[in-house]
Amino acid sequence: MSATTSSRESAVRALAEVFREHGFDGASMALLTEASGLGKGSLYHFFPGGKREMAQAVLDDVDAWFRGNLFAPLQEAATPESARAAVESMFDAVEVYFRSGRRACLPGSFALSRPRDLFTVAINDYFTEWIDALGSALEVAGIEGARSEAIRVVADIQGAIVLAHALDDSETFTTVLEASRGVLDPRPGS
Amino acid sequence: MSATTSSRESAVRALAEVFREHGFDGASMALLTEASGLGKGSLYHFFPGGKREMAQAVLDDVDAWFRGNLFAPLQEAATPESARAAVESMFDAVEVYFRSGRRACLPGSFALSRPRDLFTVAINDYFTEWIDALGSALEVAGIEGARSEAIRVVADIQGAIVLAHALDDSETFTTVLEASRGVLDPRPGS
DNA sequence: GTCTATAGATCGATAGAC
DNA sequence: GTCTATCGATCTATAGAC
Repeated sequence: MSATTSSRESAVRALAEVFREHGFDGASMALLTEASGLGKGSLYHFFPGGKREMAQAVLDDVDAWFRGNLFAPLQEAATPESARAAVESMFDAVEVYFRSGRRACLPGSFALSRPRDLFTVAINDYFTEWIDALGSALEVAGIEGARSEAIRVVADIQGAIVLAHALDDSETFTTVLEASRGVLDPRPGS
Repeated sequence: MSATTSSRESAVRALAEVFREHGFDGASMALLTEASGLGKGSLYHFFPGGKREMAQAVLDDVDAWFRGNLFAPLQEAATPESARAAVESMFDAVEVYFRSGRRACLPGSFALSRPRDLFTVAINDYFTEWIDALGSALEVAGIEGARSEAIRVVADIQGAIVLAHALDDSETFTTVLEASRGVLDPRPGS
């Protein structure tokens, strides 16, 4: 790993927080240089495409992290027991990653307003992969209507983040996720 | 209703769509004048506080609409049967209002990024009222853990909007809401 | 009440020295 | 690679004619 790569990568993590906090339009170059500790010259050296390339790099980084830490374990589960364990681990990881709802989901945040049009593929891929991986695990775990349940769980998480921000209360986030974990419970009614 | 009031009110509805589509930071005065059909002079006449007052007026308008059309019926339901009917009606109204997820929720969208700090009270009130009203109806309907269930349903709706935008697919929205309607089903397992 | 013109600040992006 | 200086465009907001 060269010094260049390292510097770019550490910049990506700093830029991510700015985009998360302020959204794409609200993330000004002034904020981005401040957070990254780099001058404009350096930022444009790493991201010749400017702000848009920065956001794309951040989205790619987020997607790679989720793929490696959440989606892969869900996909690889081959037995009902390991699948259930993978789903439980996913909920735990989500609670930590999103800091009980106080941290926004970048693809989710971008999806809601116009920057969506600039990052359609990355946003779509992120959620498609998540739903596919979770649906696969729920299927292996023997849950009925696995795909629909997976969609609802991902929606729960996104909605819980919105509520936690709106109410400035992480307890709400945990409440929703607790209910969502019930997807693994047996359903005597069915 | 004076001509002034009418003009301001019709402006609010036009401005709302711009804020919904572009977010607070992305909603430039150029877009706002274009959408409202009013010059800057007129807009600043109606909203001396500028963009911020416009967004506040839009949020208040949204809140008033939800209060009258969704929250009030939920609160007023006094029997289990009418409470169930009110909840069903709420889901129907949500499907229409958010256009199966293709229309963003303004308080939800604002909640995610920094404009939240400018509209804390309006955003908080909107979701608090929704959760309280729905929780009350579910309570009357005899649902166990009514408040937690209400929180989850509101999160479902917000998450479904995020997913519908991200996947550019309103079917996903409907799938989530279908599952969410299950809150009214009896739970033999409990 | 509505408009045009414009102020003053900030925007994203570039140039070029080191 | 990193910086400063700066460009032209766009931003929010105001002034003032009508």
